[in-house]
Amino acid sequence: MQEEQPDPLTPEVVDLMAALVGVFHKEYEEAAAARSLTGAQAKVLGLLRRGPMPMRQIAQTLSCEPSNITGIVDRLEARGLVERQPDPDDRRIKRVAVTESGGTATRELRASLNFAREPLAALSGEERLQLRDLLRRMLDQARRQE
Amino acid sequence: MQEEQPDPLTPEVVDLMAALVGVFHKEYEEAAAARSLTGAQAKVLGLLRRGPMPMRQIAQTLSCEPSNITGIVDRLEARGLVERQPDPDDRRIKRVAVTESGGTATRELRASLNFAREPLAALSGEERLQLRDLLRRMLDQARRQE
DNA sequence: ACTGTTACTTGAGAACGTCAAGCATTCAGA
DNA sequence: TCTGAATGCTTGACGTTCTCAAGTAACAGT
Repeated sequence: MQEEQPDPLTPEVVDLMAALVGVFHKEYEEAAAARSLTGAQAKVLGLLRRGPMPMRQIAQTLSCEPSNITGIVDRLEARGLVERQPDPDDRRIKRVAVTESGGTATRELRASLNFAREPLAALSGEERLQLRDLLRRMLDQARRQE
Repeated sequence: MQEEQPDPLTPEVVDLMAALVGVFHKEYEEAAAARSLTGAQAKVLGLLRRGPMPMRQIAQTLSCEPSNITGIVDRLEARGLVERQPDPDDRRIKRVAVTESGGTATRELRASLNFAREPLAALSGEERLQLRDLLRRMLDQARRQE
């Protein structure tokens, strides 16, 4: 499908990315656990930051089965962090919206992700700009690939 | 613990990292599933690439309970991808080692991670070098933080 | 030998994830 | 308009991952 890449740099960068992904993932999980949330619950909560969202769309965004989302939203709803709203235009659809307390939980969780601060603190403003551009281009490429 | 950061770039970079982590994670999971492995199983298998490893150390590396590893290794062993070897110096310890077929599975899985190729393809050699250095410094910082 | 620590396993219980089946609603074509 | 297909969500069954508490075996120091 693609040609050989004799570039010795690529595997090295991939390993670095993998390591960084590991760090990021672990921090995320810990920040969620500190609020008695699981990673999956935190992920859903984070998705609703910009506004309510149908279950179907949540499942699509997280690439999982809709039936999976049912359970996660059940548990979030049981804790009053989220609520299911009817869609005015289509009664099949249930829009999931964060409640007041769900909103503050989300913001706190987001603020507590010190992944932001620590590793990035090692870079200057100029370098952060470089990094942002490189990551953007990689992400664009990844998305173009499907 | 640290000062405020009015830098608007940091949250942006964090979001990009989060997105990239998502892509990476999804690819990893799919590559594993293509070989009827779960993500956790693939992770353990990957750890054994450099040689046998005691259960305890696997648990430590993955930051989880040892009892969790028992089950994962059970399933890998049932499929003949891994085996438990006695430690000659300490009979409490069981060293987990990949079998022949486990080794090829690991290598295939690693080779199939096209995360390596696609997103990085968008960058020139020069830029890859930049990216490597930036990631290295971030990772150093993250590790220093524990 | 006694004590305590370490390495692993077992069992209970929760969450996550898939799949198949089912219900209600909407949509499209005859 | 009526009928049949498609859509959105839920339910139930099942397997995996995870944690915690308890238990067994082996080591290490006194």
